[in-house]
Amino acid sequence: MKKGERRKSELTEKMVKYILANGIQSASLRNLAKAAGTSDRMLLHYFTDKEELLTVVLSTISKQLILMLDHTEIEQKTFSHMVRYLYQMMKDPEIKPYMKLWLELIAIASKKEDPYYRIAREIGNHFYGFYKETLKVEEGEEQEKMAALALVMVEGVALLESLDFDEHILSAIEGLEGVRR
Amino acid sequence: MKKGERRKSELTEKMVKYILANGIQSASLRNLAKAAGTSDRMLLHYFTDKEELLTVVLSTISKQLILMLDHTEIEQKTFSHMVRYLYQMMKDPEIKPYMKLWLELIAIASKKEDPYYRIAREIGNHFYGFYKETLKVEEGEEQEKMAALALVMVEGVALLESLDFDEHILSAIEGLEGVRR
DNA sequence: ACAAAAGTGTAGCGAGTGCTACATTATAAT
DNA sequence: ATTATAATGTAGCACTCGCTACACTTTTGT
Repeated sequence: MKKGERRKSELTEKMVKYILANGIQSASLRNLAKAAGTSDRMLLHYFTDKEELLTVVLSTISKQLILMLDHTEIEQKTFSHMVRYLYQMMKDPEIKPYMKLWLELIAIASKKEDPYYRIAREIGNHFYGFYKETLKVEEGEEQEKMAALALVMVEGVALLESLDFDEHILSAIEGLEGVRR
Repeated sequence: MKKGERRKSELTEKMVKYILANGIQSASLRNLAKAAGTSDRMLLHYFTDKEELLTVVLSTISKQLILMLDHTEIEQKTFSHMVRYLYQMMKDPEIKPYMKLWLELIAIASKKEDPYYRIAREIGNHFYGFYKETLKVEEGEEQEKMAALALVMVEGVALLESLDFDEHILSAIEGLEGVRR
């Protein structure tokens, strides 16, 4: 890797941390530059404009999140175990910033503007793929449908967790288990 | 009602429409003023500052959404009928702006700052209350738990619908019905 | 009728935004 | 060693933001 590219990814790495901690909203060039220990002038030297910069940074974050999922070497889980497990996982202080950013990305992406829309769908599809691989289906269940159901449930859990609706989440999981008894 | 208050709610009404159409993100005082047919100067005459203005406007929108829910004079629905029904409902062009705004509000509220956090929780609680009243439980189901489950599912559906994941949503609903057969 | 209060226009401040022009220095390629 | 390329600093532009100061008119209350 050339020296310039190395510097570029150094900067990217620090900006990733800043955006995870502070959100896209407060990611001005000057804020990002301060966090990366450089100047806005230099950011625009390495990136053509802010859009390309955010594309790179958000893609990096998305890759990290996907890697974390793939490296979650958990044994196959049944449906409700999976929901419980991911609910606990998203309360982890290391994971939480990713979930907050995920929600922010959804809100922005709902205007269908790239790169946000594209990246959000990419992440969503990886979530689905993860469920399809990791879900242990029981008799009478179909893999794809249960994976889709897990996707819906976990997204709902993530949304409600951000509003501290933990009691409702737990109650919902119990309701789910009651139904499939 | 005094004349001033009447004018204030006229302005509020127009700003409600603007924010439903364009989101909180682009709701600057100047944009809002233009949409309401007045000047930013006058907005700050009727409202003490932008925060109070947004509190009033967002509360109004929240009340509208809640009223729409309450006036949905539907017969009691079983769980999966409810999910299907609300999924169709949120594709209605009249409802969709509310859902987009709901997602935007969630993203902002996740920083726990008032008035956003407070309003978002208020709306969430009304959703839950709606399910608790409208869900027809079947034997072996508990009202509260099924309402919570509906809450989680519908929020998940709303999130994924904004990313156009309609196939996964439908597949999830089928999976759900398969499970409770 | 007169005073108090509410309504409205114009103009601008100070801060933040993405981005650029102009300059200089450091590094790399030949 | 010379030249081309990359890296960095300083300054600032044109714009938007929330908000305010000052002035003036209109309405309202007594």
